[in-house]
Amino acid sequence: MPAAQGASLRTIDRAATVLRALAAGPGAGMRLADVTAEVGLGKATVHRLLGALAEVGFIEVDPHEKRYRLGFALYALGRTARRFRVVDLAGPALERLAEATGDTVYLSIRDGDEALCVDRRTGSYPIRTLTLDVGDRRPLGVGAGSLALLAFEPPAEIARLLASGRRAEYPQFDGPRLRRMVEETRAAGFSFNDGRIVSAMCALGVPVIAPDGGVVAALSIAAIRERMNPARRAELVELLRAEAAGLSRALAPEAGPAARRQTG
Amino acid sequence: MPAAQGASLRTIDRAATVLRALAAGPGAGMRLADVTAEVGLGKATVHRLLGALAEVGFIEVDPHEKRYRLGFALYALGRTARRFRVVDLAGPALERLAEATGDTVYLSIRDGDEALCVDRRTGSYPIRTLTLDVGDRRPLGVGAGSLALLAFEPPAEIARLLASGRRAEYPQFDGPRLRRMVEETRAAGFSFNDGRIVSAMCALGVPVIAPDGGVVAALSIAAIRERMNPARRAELVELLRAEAAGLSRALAPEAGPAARRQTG
DNA sequence: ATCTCCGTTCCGCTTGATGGAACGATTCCG
DNA sequence: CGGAATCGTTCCATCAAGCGGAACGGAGAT
Repeated sequence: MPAAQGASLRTIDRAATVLRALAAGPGAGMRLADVTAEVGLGKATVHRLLGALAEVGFIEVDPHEKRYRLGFALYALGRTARRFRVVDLAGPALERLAEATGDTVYLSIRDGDEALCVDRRTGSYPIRTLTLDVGDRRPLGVGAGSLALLAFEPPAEIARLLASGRRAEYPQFDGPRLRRMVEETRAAGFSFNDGRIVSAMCALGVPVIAPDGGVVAALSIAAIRERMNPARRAELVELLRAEAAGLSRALAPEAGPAARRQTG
Repeated sequence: MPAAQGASLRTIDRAATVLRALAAGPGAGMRLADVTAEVGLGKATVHRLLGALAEVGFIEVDPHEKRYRLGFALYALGRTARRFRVVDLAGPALERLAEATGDTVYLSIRDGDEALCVDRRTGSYPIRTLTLDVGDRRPLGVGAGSLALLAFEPPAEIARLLASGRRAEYPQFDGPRLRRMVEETRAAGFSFNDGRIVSAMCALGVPVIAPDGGVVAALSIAAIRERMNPARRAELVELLRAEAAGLSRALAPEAGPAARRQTG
């Protein structure tokens, strides 16, 4: 047995599998038999899981048609993770960038000491560069988006991250080299990754700065080297910058729902 | 032991409790000890739960500071429940209504054979009418928002719902009476609940109609009877209608993120 | 009207989850 | 700077919680 590789609590692992299956299924919901087939567990087990998940509101049951869908409690929980709010705001910007450039654009945010890819759009150019999937992580500094997230942090934070970063899997990003890349990025105002992760593939990244000066996200764009000559690079940087600026503005009314700050 | 009243799978019940605790806690995350204190379980148990939840991406661990926060997988899961998208769109409208009227405004959607309250804002008037909490359910037809959701369904659907509806807890909404209320609502274009659930409390509701003609949500507003004389009622209905129309328009670009429909 | 498939319930078995305790790691404070 | 208190992590024997095969009842299909 090759060590079944799941969460250390089997019930949670299975529950997550069921939820993912429901998320991937049609919006109208899935029948018990559909879910059972999808997750490969006994129907009694799946029935019990669905029942328990419904009791906590993570899924909802249509009692008329026997259909299960993701529930409001799950939606409400996810919404409270405010730091991901930029994902909702950035959707149209990614759309426009992919449309305008034909290449692949990414949205990343910082999560702990890593960069997390939270959204992606592909343009129409037939050679696609899909280095990152949504949900993938990289150490801060590794990759254009990740480097943009790192480089515009306060200097003290950068120093700490360069010292403590775990980049063992990426020997091409040793301390001194990464430090130089950070400085180049700060000077230029954007990051540039010249085939250092996947050769023949280049990427550019710009930070999205919150009204308070903090870095909340990075927009980046990847393409094969032929599509990254200096002239086009300049164009792409301009496009990225414009959208990043628009996002900064959209983030300004941080009051958002439910938070009402009086002059206190 | 008085039958602890939780989900039929204890692990799922506990996991949900942990997630809710994290959602209620500060955005910066919680330490293990905080979570332990909050949920009232042994720290070994909580540690194991947090670890398993992190393995499926529902929470994230800051390895530097030992802090746990809700994770991207949870956010992404919640987002796939598209039918709740109206909640995000409607936030500003609720805000404006609460501000303009001083009363309490609700957003409800239909979920199965029930109405589900998905958002609420309170105005500045000192007597607050908090009949519904976010997440509460009512049978379709019971309450102003719920009645607005029911009344603008297709006639066949209304007939089925009136026949099959479980309203045993609300004897004041028997079949014939509810049918008459539905007809009044259709004729007027808005629903009016005159203290039928909580006496001395009135409420008005209007539907939010999607571009395809379907009812996606209801906006409603509740106040004590003194604030619901006919003149003010007319004003409130106008305000509700205007916001509902705005929402309908905002729903139109249903393309949204990730869905790109070419001319086929 | 008969057949088939689906959802639900039951129950004995066993495995997976439990939590007290002990151990390191940190932080706090004097 | 050193000692104490707190916190996070690991271990393991115990036991009950979850498992799933099987049987049942109902809804749809032919």
